[in-house]
Amino acid sequence: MTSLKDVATYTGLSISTISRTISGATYVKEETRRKVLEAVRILNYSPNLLAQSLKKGRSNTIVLMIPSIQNMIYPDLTRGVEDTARKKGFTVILCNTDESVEIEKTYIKALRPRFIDGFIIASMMPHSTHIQQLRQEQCPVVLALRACDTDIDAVVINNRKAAYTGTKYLIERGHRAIAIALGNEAVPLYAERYNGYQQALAEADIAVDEALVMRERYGISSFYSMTMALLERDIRPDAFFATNDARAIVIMRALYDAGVSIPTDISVMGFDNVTMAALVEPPLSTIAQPFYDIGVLAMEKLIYQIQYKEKHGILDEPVIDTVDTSLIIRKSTR
Amino acid sequence: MTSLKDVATYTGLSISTISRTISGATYVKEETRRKVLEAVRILNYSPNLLAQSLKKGRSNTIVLMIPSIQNMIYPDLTRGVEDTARKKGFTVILCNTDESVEIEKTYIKALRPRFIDGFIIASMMPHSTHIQQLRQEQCPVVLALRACDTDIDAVVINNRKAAYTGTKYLIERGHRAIAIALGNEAVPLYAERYNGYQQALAEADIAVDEALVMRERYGISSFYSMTMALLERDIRPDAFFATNDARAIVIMRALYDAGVSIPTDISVMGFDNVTMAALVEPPLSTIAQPFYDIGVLAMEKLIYQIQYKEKHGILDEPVIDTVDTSLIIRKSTR
DNA sequence: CTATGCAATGCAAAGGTTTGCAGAATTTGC
DNA sequence: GCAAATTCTGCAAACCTTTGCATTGCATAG
Repeated sequence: MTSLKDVATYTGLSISTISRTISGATYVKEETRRKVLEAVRILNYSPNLLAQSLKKGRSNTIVLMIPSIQNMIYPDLTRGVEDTARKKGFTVILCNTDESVEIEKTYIKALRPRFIDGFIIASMMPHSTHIQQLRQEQCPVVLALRACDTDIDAVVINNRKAAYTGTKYLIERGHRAIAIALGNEAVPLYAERYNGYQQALAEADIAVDEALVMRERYGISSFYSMTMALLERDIRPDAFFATNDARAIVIMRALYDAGVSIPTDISVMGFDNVTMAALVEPPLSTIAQPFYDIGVLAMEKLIYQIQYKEKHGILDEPVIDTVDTSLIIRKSTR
Repeated sequence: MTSLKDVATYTGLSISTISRTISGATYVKEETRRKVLEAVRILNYSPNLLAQSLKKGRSNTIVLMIPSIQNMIYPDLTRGVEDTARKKGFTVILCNTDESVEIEKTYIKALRPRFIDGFIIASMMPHSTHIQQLRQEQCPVVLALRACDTDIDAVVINNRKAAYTGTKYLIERGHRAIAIALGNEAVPLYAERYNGYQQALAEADIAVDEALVMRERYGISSFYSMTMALLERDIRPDAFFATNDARAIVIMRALYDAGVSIPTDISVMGFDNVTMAALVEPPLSTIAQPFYDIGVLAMEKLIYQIQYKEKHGILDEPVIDTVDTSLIIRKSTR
């Protein structure tokens, strides 16, 4: 690895002149500039980013924290973040928290001393004081998808409204006994989706039947047995509203195995619109979230805060952006 | 951010003593040690990893390069790499190359000056001289899944053999007109799988029918129309062997839409065994690759080389490891 | 009581960069 | 032709560590 010093020796100039020529921030004689650039090319010099970061106090590196890379929604989000980051000269470190607040804390502790410029956190759980603290210490943070706090920048969707729209659609199509497949209710977005579901039922004067509320226990496959159990009842549900596509697909699997025809006998609606939703049989009706765009927006907001802080020493007021979802009707609903 | 200097001032000791106490590499009076540790706790000191890396010439950071985070096989590989890395105190930077050699080069160029300790590359294309060069410059590199070079450490499967086994199974079950869905043939692993397919046919005295060879053009959805086209022919294929599960699922989608029953009319076999394979209807027979384990092994090999290089100054001889695949029969094959 | 050895600590250089200050060289204004 | 302004370049400190070498203090041995 050649250093500034090597270029200085080679050209007979001083280290400072080389540095300044490269950064281009100040006066340099045209002849000198040419000589330096030529030497840089010949010696194949590139600045040591570690030393640069150390000196400047920033690293042009940000961290994206997601709960699970296996969940098919995060790849799209990641791409949005990454593409935007690359365009602006930032490097992204991706961290999987595995839904564990502990791992999240560990990562943050391990990464802070590297002069990380900011965090995009898509894994936030409620009462995460370590994240609020991060922000209070004036570290740029943007939440994505999950926002449990109004004091932090965020990019989210209106989960209540989206679930309300989906449930309402099912009701309009004549369904009355609509089962709902919930995720971990400690994650507020599932509570909100449940809320929207309840609101739609209430408006149609349908009482919420607790028996139709499926709660995830030991992982996603638990919905298989819960679906089977519901089919055993005297009065079967006539529709399933799943709070994500993966759950919808497991439910469809169970319905298939039970010999139920979709959507003739029972309708199924998902949430997220992952790629696979269009490919399963029958293609899944669902609620689309613009994950890629959410990633782009989150990264742009983060860069804004990083630059704002650089200029003013403190972060700007947080803004929470809500992006639109859309109902996509395919063939799993009648 | 508190630094060693702050701790030194606070305790009245010198910077060196603090550093040594923390690293624990040398004699320190018990009383001093207690005082230092106490101060570290109070001031909430943690070492600046940037400065540490700069000094030591290594960063405990490695790069994992994958062609597409949207391809469902990489999340598992990533988890394997990450889990192992975290255990050993390494940080992973994940890079998407989008199948573009140019992006790959850009990333490598941008990351080298950060004292990256090594690379795991799952995105290698043939004739990638920049990767060979990386290795020649004594930078630890491990290839995963795709190895186009015997001079570099790698973790791979025997693609020819796996495809041979899968095709042979289809033949044994009475299929004769077996279509194959190939990926980009510039990627050697697809050529190898094609090879295995041909070998199995040859052994059964079945001539390869060029019309049954489907080649990906403008993306995975091209298999939809190709499947439809094959069904129009006088003699329909009686089985489809897809070189990955995603392609198999698209083919199943097309067969469904054409009213073909799987596996009664036509069998479908995939490759990879992604999570979704068990969930589609009918559950997909496929060839399983142990992605997680491949990730673990790749990371372990990389760490070995990093440590070997630290000790001996150069890399150890490359070793190519081949891990086993297994044929998983579900319900998409009769 | 001095010589020897070792435990404990500090000094200062090094790693590669950026940047304030100051000096040198050049140009401009009168 | 001289002062002043402007352009150009270098020195050295700073960012935070680690570490070889030097120094101190103390105990043990002779």
